[in-house]
Amino acid sequence: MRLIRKKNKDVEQDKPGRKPAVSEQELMEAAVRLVDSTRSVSSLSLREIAREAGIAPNSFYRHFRDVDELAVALIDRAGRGLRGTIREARQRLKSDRGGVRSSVEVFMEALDDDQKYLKILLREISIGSDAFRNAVDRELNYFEEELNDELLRVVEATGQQIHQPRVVAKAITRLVFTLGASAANMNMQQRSDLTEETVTMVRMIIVGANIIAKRK
Amino acid sequence: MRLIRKKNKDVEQDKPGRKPAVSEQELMEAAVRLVDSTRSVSSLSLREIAREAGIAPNSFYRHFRDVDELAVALIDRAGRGLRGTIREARQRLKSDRGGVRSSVEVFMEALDDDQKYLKILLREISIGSDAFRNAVDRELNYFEEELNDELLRVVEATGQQIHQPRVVAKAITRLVFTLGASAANMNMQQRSDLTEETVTMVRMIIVGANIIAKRK
DNA sequence: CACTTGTCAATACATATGTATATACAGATG
DNA sequence: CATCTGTATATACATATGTATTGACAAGTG
Repeated sequence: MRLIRKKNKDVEQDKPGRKPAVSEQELMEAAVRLVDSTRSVSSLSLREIAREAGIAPNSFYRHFRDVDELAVALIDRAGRGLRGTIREARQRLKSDRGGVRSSVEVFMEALDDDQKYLKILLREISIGSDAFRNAVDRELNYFEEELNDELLRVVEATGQQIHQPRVVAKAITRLVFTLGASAANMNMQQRSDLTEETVTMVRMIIVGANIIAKRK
Repeated sequence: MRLIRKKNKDVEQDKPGRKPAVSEQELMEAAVRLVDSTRSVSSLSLREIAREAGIAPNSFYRHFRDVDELAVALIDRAGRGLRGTIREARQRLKSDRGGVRSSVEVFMEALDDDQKYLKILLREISIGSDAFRNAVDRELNYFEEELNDELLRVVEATGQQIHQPRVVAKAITRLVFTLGASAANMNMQQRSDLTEETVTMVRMIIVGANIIAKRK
């Protein structure tokens, strides 16, 4: 009857009431397990997820209002993982040699860790509810911001000019994400080829932005 | 009982049997009508589409084996429209001034014609059945091929060098498609800003590929 | 004309889905 | 201890879905 949903932080576990049989985390993992190359998160039914998690259908409501809300939580989770990935990519970008390749590689590798979260994020960019798309957009913009900062830092440090760093950041972000998404279901050889191509693309953009800036 | 599905080409309409109440074309249009920013083609149910088209659920089988097959037909249709768009973009690319901008604009404009077909193609890249994804992939590759040819032609005609034209074509294709997809639900101002950005990106790639080729 | 063939609609069924309702249990609080 | 509260389950219902079966109808063919 009561429709209020509990946001049970693990901190405040000394409240009255029965302990949850599953955590939100476990529900999310159950959903991830059901997602494959054919099925998207938003296509999962509440009952399916509950079944996979081993709880009664109705118990789902104790954790999320509906499947979409779970999906958004998944994206947030993916975003957190992604930020770690970005941080590592930036580290490598700063180190002397092969910065671009190395940071693209970090991204591609991240497709396999993080319990598929990143993979899911990439696959669901274009679909799902509005809430879902917004969540994904937030993460994309975050990536873009970071990259933009990095570019500005390079500009300042090396005196190298870059034409419209914001646009450069956007181009690189979209490219890497798009190609990353298609890499999700590739074998190692294909993926390494794709990584190589991606590196070339990113270099072209950077070099191009550099030249265009100089011409002005 | 008989499960054979008729591929009724409009040519051979002098066969026995009752005339179809709806054509495959009309079924596809019904499906398109049901697709909006939230719902993907693959999420439509057979009954929904039949309802929208005004036929009995079972009559659907006279035209397509299942919804996926309809979806693939949609993509093929979108591909045909896209090829026209590409042709026009190439025309403009060849003309002297503002070739890049003009051809990006063609693409963006195409989002509104074609009865949403292109929009749908863009949105469903990452989801749907394997057959569906393959159909989309075919169209992407086609675009890439065309662009590659065009680049090679430019190389030959102007003596301008281009580093790895194949990769350049891929980068541009993916970028334009990705950004085009996000443009689908934008207002005019946003879209024109995005067009501008896309043009800049494409130029950066071309300039970059040019410079890199010269360096070697 | 009778006959064949492709298409349609109507009915029906097994299954799935989201969720309302009611009830049972566990643990903290008084 | 009794009470309260958050959580979980079971049952149930209205609705939706894919499709099997059946029979009607239309348009050609002999």
